[in-house]
Amino acid sequence: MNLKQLAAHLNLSQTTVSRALNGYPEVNKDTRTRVLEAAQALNYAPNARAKGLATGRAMAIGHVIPSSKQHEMVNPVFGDFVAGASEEYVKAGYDMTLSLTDDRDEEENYRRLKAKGNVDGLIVHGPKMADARIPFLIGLGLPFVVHGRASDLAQPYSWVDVNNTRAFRRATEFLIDLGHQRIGLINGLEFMDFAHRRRMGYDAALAARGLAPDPRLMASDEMTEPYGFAAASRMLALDQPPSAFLVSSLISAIGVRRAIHAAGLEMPRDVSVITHDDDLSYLRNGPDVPVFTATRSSVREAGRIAAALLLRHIAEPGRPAEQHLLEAQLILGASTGPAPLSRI
Amino acid sequence: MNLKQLAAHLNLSQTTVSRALNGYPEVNKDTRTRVLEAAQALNYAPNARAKGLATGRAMAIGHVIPSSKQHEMVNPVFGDFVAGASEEYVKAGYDMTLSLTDDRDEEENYRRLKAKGNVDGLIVHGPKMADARIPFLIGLGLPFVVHGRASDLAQPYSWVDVNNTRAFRRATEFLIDLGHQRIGLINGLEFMDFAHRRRMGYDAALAARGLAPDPRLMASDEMTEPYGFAAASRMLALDQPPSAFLVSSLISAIGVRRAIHAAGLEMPRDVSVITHDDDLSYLRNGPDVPVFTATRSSVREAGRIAAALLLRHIAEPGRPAEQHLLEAQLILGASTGPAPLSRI
DNA sequence: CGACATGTTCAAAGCGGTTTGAGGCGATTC
DNA sequence: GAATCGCCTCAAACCGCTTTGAACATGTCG
Repeated sequence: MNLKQLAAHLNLSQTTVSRALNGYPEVNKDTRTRVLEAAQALNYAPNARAKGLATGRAMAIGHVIPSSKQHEMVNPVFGDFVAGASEEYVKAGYDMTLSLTDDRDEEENYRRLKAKGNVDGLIVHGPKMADARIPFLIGLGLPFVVHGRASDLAQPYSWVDVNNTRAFRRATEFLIDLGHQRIGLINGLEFMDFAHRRRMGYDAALAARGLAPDPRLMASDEMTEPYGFAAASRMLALDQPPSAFLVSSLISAIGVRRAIHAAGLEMPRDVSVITHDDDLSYLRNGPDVPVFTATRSSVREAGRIAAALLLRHIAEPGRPAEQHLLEAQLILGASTGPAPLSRI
Repeated sequence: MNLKQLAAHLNLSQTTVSRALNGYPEVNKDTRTRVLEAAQALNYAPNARAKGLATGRAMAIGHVIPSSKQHEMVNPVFGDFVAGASEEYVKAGYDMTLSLTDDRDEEENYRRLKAKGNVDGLIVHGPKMADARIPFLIGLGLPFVVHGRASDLAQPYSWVDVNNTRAFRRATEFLIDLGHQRIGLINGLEFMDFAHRRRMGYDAALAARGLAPDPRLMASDEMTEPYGFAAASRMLALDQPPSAFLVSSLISAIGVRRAIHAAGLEMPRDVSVITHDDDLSYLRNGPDVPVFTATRSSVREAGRIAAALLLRHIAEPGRPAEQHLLEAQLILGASTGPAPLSRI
């Protein structure tokens, strides 16, 4: 069923039917209802390609997810972010397209996305500290919003990010307040911007309290469970082991907990743990009392905000770039306590 | 840059340029290279909407993810599945579009997807035991492949699934062989087809070995960590607690492990655990020796297979429905051991 | 009663590609 | 030298929609 057939069926011109369906004023009220009913009954829906071609708008947003061959991990955060964004897209009648790109030919990829014309805007995931994609995209002229941000970039661009520095600074200070002096940092890959910022927060807190940073208490890698286990095990085996851990992901924190148990220790009696918690739907940090004390920020909410921001930019092309900084909550769970005297 | 401009730039007709780009034989070799080079240099890419309109093919596959408001969980398996599927799409030049649908107006949704014409085929996720979507989609005439399957459906349709029944039957038998008599099943929602089948496997193994099923040793819910913890804690508090658990997801298994520790027990000394393991990139079950003994089947691989199957069906419309049953491997990890005499 | 709004409908021209059927051109054949 | 044959290239139609500019009733006013 296409417009032509629908029009013929109604003994109307395509013009009139199109106008009736799209809410233009110059259509008789009765005609409009007649058209709408027929469209419903014959379940007609305009062909998106034809509509896009005619209007010049794709009514679709692209999500670009980096997934290199080396560490071909799909960010576990991704599902929830997309779910949040999708809520906004559905409201606005937009579709969502996904492209996983190898970071080798990424520029080429963006250029194609634009040339092919099947998206009106992009959400960029997983920004690195100095991310060449961003200046490139600014030059490309396709509206985009970054989930996260890149450091040291002169030009303004739109992003939605968590205040990672502050979150980790607060968490570190909280541990210091509890009497912990040796605090292990089990971070993500530090060329990723979020991990870099968390590291800065951790460093700043130590410095502010006059504690010397110890490289042996810092790890950085892809945030898996085995990584959390391995890094924490290594640190716990040191001469002066940490009495607390600050972890960048709930999944790694689970590995840290495993390491603590494997070392014959108890959490939080012997070792405290604070983790970042993206509030993922399938990885709830305890239903009522959180298992882990955590810096929490909903990634689903971030998805909603980023999508709304992008849609606004598409609707008002002149609009200047906008930033949205979310503050993580420091929520108290069952994984932190005073530093044990024996281990200070 | 569009075809017209490119053709003008080259002093050729649109036809010739189009043919040159699409590899038709009736183009002079020199002309073709000239065209290809110019396209590259001016980075021309055909507009996907126009191309789609002209050819009648969208060159895109839709993934439909159910996400009801009640249990608005995004399946954690999703990211990896999509990554696998994407590998195939990229090879074949297809795009991927995502739609999260509330299961209320799902049929309406599929109908629109077809009418709008922006996908050539669908991947259906998360089938329930009796899933009305499948007969509906067969009627709709849009090629589709189900990730998983639905029970009790007369008509043939294409699916890719793990042999859940056999996997859980084998796992249960393995536990029985180790001397376990009381085995707790911590399953997903049993109206989901995969969970139903796992339950059948568990039941069959008990029956075959003459063990009476005990409803108190069976739980079924959304597979989160806290659920694993709560269900296992409850079972461990019984008069006759289980000496082993069979768990439907690695995430829930982590909760089960926590419950075991919280009860002052050791895994596997006091309690054994086998879990299903989707081999997710961010949730590796140990780097070398697996932490958990598991029924393992790569969901990323399933994504690849499902995508390839769907593309084949699109390429050859007459092709009969095809099924692909993956066998899960039973991999031995550090979470299983003989049943302790004290607890039999 | 003609002029003029007003409200409603229409035919036709794009949007950017693909594809059909026809035409131009140099080489080969009679 | 004319006819024929390939090989390339072209103009034009078409895909399904939006949108412009014009046409057509109908009613209103001077």
